[in-house]
Amino acid sequence: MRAGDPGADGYNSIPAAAVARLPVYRRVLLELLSTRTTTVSSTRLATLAGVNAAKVRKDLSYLGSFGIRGVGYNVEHLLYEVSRELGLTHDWPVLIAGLGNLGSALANYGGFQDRGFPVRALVDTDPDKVGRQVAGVPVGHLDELERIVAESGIAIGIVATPAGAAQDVVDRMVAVGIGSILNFAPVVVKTADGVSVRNVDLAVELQVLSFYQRRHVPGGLEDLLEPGLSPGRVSQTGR
Amino acid sequence: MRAGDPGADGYNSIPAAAVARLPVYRRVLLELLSTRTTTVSSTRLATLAGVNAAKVRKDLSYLGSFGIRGVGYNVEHLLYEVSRELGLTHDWPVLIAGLGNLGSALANYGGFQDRGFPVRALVDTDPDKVGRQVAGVPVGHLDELERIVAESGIAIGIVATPAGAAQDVVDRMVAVGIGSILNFAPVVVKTADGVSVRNVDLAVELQVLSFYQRRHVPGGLEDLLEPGLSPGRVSQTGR
DNA sequence: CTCTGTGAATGTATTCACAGCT
DNA sequence: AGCTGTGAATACATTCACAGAG
Repeated sequence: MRAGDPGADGYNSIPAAAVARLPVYRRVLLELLSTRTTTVSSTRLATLAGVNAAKVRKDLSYLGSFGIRGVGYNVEHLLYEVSRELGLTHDWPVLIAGLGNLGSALANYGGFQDRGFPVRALVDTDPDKVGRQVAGVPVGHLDELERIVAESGIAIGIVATPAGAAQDVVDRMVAVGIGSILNFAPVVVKTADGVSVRNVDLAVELQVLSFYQRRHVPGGLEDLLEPGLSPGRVSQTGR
Repeated sequence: MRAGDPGADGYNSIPAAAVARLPVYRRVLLELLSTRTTTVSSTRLATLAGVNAAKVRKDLSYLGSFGIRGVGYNVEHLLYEVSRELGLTHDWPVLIAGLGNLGSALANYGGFQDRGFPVRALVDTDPDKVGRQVAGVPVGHLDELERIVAESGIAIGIVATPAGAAQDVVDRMVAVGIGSILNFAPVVVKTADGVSVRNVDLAVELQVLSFYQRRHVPGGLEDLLEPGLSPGRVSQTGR
C-alpha cells in the first residue's frame, strides 16, 4: 500500500479547516528540521503550532498514516507529505497587480520569495509606474497581462489595487487563466466557479481585535479603567 | 453611559464566526451610505458581502432586532449598531514593531489610518532606524515601549518583526498593557490569557491557494505530482 | 405580498477516549 | 510503558423554512 493512495481515487476531501492549518504545521516542521530534530510527537507539534494534540492527529490522518505508534512522526517524511498535499513540491510564481503602498511592499517583502512564491511579474495602469522596476522586477501594463502571465508561467495573482479597480483586475486575471487569487482590496470580488479567491483585509483583522479588546478585560465589562493602564483621552467621535 | 437596553441580554456571546463577518458588513454599509442608499435587505447585503441571506439575518440578530419586516434594514442605523458592537465608535491608535519591508509598508499603508486605526507609534531595535521617521511618525527604540505606549494611548500592537524576535516583542507589549496584537511574523506566539492575538501569515494564505489550485482544475486532475515520487526526500521549496 | 427573525434541521469541526501498534 | 489513529460524542456553524410584522 502506497502512502498516497487515498488520493488516487479522486475524492479525497480533506476539510477546509484542516487545510488551513497544514501550512502552520509545515512551518513548524521546517523549523524542527533546521534544528535537526528527527521525530516529533503530536503533542509537541501541537504546542509549537498553537493547537491541541487531537486536532493535529486528526488533521494529519486525512493525509494518511505516517506516524509510528509509541514514537511519533518522522519530521522529514511528514514535511514531505504535508508539502506534497499542499502542492508545494515546486515553486509557484506570482504576479502582483497594483503597486501602491501595499503592492510595492508585498513586492519587496522577502517572505513570499523565501517560501516558495517568487514574485515574477508586476502590473499597474499608472504610466509613471509602468516601465520602471520594483524589487528588481519590471512593471508591465495591466493590458499586457496575457503575455506577461504566459511568459512568466504565473499561476497565482495578488490583487493590491484600490477597491474600485479590484473587480476589473480580477476579471482580467481570470480571463487569462489565473485560477488562484489573493485579494487585498477591501471589497468582495466575484468570479466564475473553479477560481479560488482568498480575501485578506488587514483592517478587518484590526476590527475583529477591536471587538475582543473589550470582552477580555479581566475586571469589569465597562469601558475600562484599570490600574496601570491609561487608555488615553480618545474622545474622538463620529468618523 | 450608553443608551440602550441594559437588561436585555446579560450574556451577550456572539459567535466568533459572526464577529469575523461584521467588519465585512460594515464595509458594505459604509459603501451603501456613501451612495445615499437608505435601506438594504438581507438579500442585497448578502450579495455585496459575498455570503447568503440567512447568514446575514442570523448574524445581525445577535446584535438585536434592527430590521423592519417587509422593508429591510436602515443603512445608517445598522451601520451604527455594527460599529458599536465592534467597538469602532472611536479610533484605536496602533503601534507597529519592526520596520523592515513589511513593517514600513504597513506604516505607509493608508488603509489603517483611513479605517479607524491611526498608526501613532513605531519601534525597532536597529540603531539605523531609531530616531528617523517613517510615514511621518518617529521611530522609537523597543526599550522605550512603555513610555511610547502610554504617551500615544496605544491599545493595539502590530508585530512585523522577523520570526525570531516576535515572541520577545509580544512579551514586552503584553507587559506594558497592550491587550490586542496583530502578528505578521511567521511564528505562533504565546501570551497570557486575556490578550487577543490574531496571526496573519501572508505566505500561509498563498499555500492554501496552492492546495486548491489543483483540485479546481476543470479538465483533468491528473496533472502534476506523480506516484513515481519517492517519499522520504523533501524537495526544497522553502527557505 | 415582502422581508425579518428565529426555532429546527442539517452540516462541519473539535474534542474525547481508547483500541491497537511499537 | 508511549503514542498514533479513529470511531463516538460533543460543540459550533450554516441553512432551511415559516410564523408573523409591516
